Amino acid sequence: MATAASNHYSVLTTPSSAPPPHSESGSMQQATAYRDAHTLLQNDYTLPGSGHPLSHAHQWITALSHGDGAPWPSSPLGDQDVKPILQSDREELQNSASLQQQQRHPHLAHQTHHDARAWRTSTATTHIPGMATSDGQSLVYSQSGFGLGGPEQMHHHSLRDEDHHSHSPHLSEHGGGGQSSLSHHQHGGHPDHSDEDTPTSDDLEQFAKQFKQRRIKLGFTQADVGLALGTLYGNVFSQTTICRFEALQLSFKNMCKLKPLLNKWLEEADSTSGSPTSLDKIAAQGRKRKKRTSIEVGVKGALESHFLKSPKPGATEITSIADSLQLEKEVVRVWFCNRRQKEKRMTPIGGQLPGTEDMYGDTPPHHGAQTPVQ
DNA sequence: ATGCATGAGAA
DNA sequence: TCTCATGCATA
Repeated sequence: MATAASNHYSVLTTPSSAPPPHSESGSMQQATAYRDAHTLLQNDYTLPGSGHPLSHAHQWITALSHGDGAPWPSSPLGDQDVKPILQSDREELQNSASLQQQQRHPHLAHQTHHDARAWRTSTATTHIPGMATSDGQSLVYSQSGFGLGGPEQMHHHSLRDEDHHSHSPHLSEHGGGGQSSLSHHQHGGHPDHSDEDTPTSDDLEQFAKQFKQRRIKLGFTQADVGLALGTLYGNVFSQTTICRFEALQLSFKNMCKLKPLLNKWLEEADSTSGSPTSLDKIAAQGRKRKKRTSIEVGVKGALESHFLKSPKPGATEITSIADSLQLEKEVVRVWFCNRRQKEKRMTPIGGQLPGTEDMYGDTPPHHGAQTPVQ
């Protein structure tokens, strides 16, 4: 039944004042600083076009009792997705994605130890205890500069890399490492860049902190910022992303990519703190997402155990794990993927080390004004 | 603030 | 398939 391409992306309208999909817990962001109606261009909804993602043979629909509002329409088979806002298919790549990737190895076969590298050079502050193998990510990105400078070339997602290499903890040139080296340019003793070139982990950390402060002072929520970025520069971001940025929970590359954008927003917000800028929210409606499956704590523990043994279980192993835990294979697979990603993010796992903050003298000993929102 | 999820692109 | 960027939904 229903061959592919039967149904289509459902509604995606509601341009007018769209009420919040669901009221928050009554204590969340809602700093309606300024929200101006903006004509949302549907052109942004660039469909993947060629081929529908019906390829994947997993169909969540069916046995799921989604009676609680059913996020995803009852699509018996069709499983297309509407991209809420694409980075840009026709965007003039103004200031999006520009990070070039670093040198990557053709292959690596290691699994003995997961690559838990702290991308924050062990300059000072925290450094993962227990992880002596901090292979500080190479801070050398042959990027040409963000946006504006790049006439053409790179599309939009050029940041892809896999830093699995093991570098010496010291970003100093470790001669004769075997791998092609990398750095041998900046880093002369002053690890501080304002907002250009490749920032250093230290920079990012500081920026993130400052950003958050300013943002709060200006009375914006993380969501607001994400939206503003979209209207101002074409790239919308969710509250999640902004949050993760502030918390430094993104990969180094990702951080580098977002920094310029957020920096610009800061300037904008700062100067035009009163002028109504167009803001709009492109609701991601019609997004049929599988309901988030809650994994019980016990099961989580089991998964963790498996993870410690083998961070990258094969399909077969995943199946057996899923079977033993009575979880869907996909769920298990995704769990491992997410787990690995977390390892890659900075803050170890359980969170940052306490006390490692405000040691730049930048942050006041104690927050005078607690976060008004979020 | 985070957990689980989606999808594009690279291997 | 995995990684990586990103986000909806949720605690």
